[in-house]
Amino acid sequence: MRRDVFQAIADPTRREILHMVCDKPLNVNAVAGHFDVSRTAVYKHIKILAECGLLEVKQKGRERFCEAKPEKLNEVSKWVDQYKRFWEQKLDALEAYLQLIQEPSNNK
Amino acid sequence: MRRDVFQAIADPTRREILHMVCDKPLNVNAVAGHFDVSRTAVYKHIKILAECGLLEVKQKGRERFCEAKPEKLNEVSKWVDQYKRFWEQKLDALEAYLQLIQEPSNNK
DNA sequence: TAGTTGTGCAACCGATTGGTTGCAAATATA
DNA sequence: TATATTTGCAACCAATCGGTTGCACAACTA
Repeated sequence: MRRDVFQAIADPTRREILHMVCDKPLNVNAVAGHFDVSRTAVYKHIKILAECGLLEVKQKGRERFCEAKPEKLNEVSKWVDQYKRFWEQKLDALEAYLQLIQEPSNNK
Repeated sequence: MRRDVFQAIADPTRREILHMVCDKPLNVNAVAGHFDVSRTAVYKHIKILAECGLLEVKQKGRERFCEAKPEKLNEVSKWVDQYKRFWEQKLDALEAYLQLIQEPSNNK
C-alpha cells in the first residue's frame, strides 16, 4: 500500500476534501454530504489523506472532525520548486527576446 | 482516461523520468535503460507524461527524443501555493511564540 | 541487400483503485 | 430504556494501472 503525498493529491475528490476542511474542521458526514458518492467512499478518501498526514481526525463525542494539515504539501512544493528555475528562465529568455526585437536601435 | 498533471506526477517512475530528461533530451531507449522494468513499461510512462504536456517527443531519424516541459508543473505550483499561507502563518505564529517566551522582559 | 537498432503497439495479466451494500457499535436524545 | 445519529469496516465489484511478451516496421549500417 503505497501512501505518499503525491499519490494522495492525484485524486480530484481528495483535493476537494482538502479544500473543504482547510478553513474549518468538518465531521465525516459533513464532508461526505458535499459529494454524490457514498459516505463510505468519502470516508476512504479521508483515511488516505489522514494516513499520509494531509489531515488529522479528532474525535469529539461520537463525531470525528477532519482538520487540514496543509504543511505536508511542503514536500510537493519543494519538489516543484526544483523545476521552477527551468520554466522561469525560459520565460526570462522569451521576455529578453521580445525586448530585443522591439529595441529601437535595430531600426538604425 | 483521466490525464492530468497531478495524476501524472503521482508515479515515482514518472517523476524520475522527468528528472532524467530535464537538463538534456534523451531518446526512448536511453530513458528505458535507467530502469529495470521493460522498455515498453517505460514507454507507457513517457506517453502519459507526453499526453499531459510534461514532456515533448521529437523525432530525429529513427530515434525519438524526450524533452522536458516542466512549465506544465506551474499548475501544481499554483495549487500548492493556495495552501502555502496556511502552513507559513502557522510557522510564523510558532516563531513569534518562541521569540516571546525568550523575551528578556518576561524575566523582569 | 542483409542485418541491426530504435520504436510503436496489440494482447494479456495480477494488483490496486474507487466505488458499492450491509452490518455492528458507540454516542446522543426522546 | 428505546430510538436516532455518526461512525468504522468487511465483502464484494468493475475499471484502471503498471507490468509483461511478442511482433511489425522504419531507419541506419556492414
